[in-house]
Amino acid sequence: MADNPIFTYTQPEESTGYLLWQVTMGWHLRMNQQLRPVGLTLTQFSLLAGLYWLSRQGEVVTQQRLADYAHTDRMMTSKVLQTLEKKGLVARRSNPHDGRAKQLQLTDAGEGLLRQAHAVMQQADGQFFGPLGAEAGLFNQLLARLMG
Amino acid sequence: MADNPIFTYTQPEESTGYLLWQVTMGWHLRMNQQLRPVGLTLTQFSLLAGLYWLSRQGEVVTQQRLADYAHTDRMMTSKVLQTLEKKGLVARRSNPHDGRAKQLQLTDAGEGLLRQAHAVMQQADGQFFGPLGAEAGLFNQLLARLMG
DNA sequence: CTACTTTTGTAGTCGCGACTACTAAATCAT
DNA sequence: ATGATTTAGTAGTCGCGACTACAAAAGTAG
Repeated sequence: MADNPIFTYTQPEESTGYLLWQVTMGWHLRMNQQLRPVGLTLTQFSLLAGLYWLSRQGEVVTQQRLADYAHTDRMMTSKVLQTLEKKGLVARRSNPHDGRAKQLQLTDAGEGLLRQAHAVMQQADGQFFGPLGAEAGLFNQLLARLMG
Repeated sequence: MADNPIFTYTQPEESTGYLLWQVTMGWHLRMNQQLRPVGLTLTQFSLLAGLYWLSRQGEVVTQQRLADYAHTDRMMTSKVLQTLEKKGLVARRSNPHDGRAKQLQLTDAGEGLLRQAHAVMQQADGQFFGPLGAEAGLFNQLLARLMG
C-alpha cells in the first residue's frame, strides 16, 4: 500500500463537520441525561414542543405536519408518537376531513410534562453553552473554527 | 391547564442547541448518503480514520484507546470494530502484553477503502459548508446565532 | 500471596434515525 | 366517473449510541 498520507491534516478536529458532530453529540447526551428523570428523551421532548407550538398557532396538527416542522421523518415520528400516546401525553384522533391523517393533540398530562421538561432543558442548555460549561473546550474550538 | 405559555420564545430555532442539532443531523445524513456507495457509515469511517491517525503516530492501538480518541463509548466501539473485522478492514489481534486488550490494525483493504472514503468526504464536506451548500439556510442561522 | 479495585472487552436492551415496502385515502387528469 | 398519481400513516430492518451487567485480566495494598 502506498505510503503517501491519506489526510492532509493531522487531527480530526480540523474538520468542521466532525467538530460539529462531537459538540452536538455531547449536547445530545447531556440533554437526554437531564431529561431522564422527567421520563422523556430529547426527541420526544422536541416533538411535544413542536406540537405545542403548532397547536398554539391554531393549526390542526397531523403527524406529517409535525414531522416537517421538527425535521424528522414521518416513519420515526409515527413510532415516537405511538410511544407518547401510550404514555398518555398526546391524543391521536382520526381526522374527519381526511381519513388518512391523524389529528394530534397534547393532553393535559403532556402539557404538564412539557412544562417540567422545558424548565430542565433551559437549565441544562445554559450550563452547556455557558462560560463554565463542561464542554467549553470542544465548543470553543467549534466557535473559533466557525469564526476564523 | 394553565394558559401561561411554556416557552418564552416562539420558534425552536431560537434555541442554540436545537439549531446545532438540526444542522448536525443534516450533515450526518449527507455524509452517510455520500459514504453509502463506498460501503461505510460515518461512524465506521471515523473509527477507521482514528485508527489510521493513531497508528501513524506509532501507537499500539487498543479498542479503548480508539474509543477515547473518537469520543465513542467502548461498547459501541467494540461492536463496530467487529463489523469492520468481518468486512476485512481491520485486524484485532490479542495483545501479548495484556490479555484483556485487542491490538488493532488497519488491513491493506481497510487503508484502501479509507483513502476512497476520505476523497468522498472531502468533497461532500465542502459542498455542505460551502457558500452554495443546500443546508446553507440552517447553517447560516447557526453561524448568526453563535456570533450574534 | 491474597484480597480489593480498576481496566478492557463483550452481550443484550432500548430508542432513535434512515431506510424499504406496503395500505388506504385523497387528489388530479382526462 | 375512472384511472393514475400523490399523500398520510404503518411495519419491519439496519446501524448506531447510551445503557446495564458481566467476565477476565491487570494492577494495588495489606
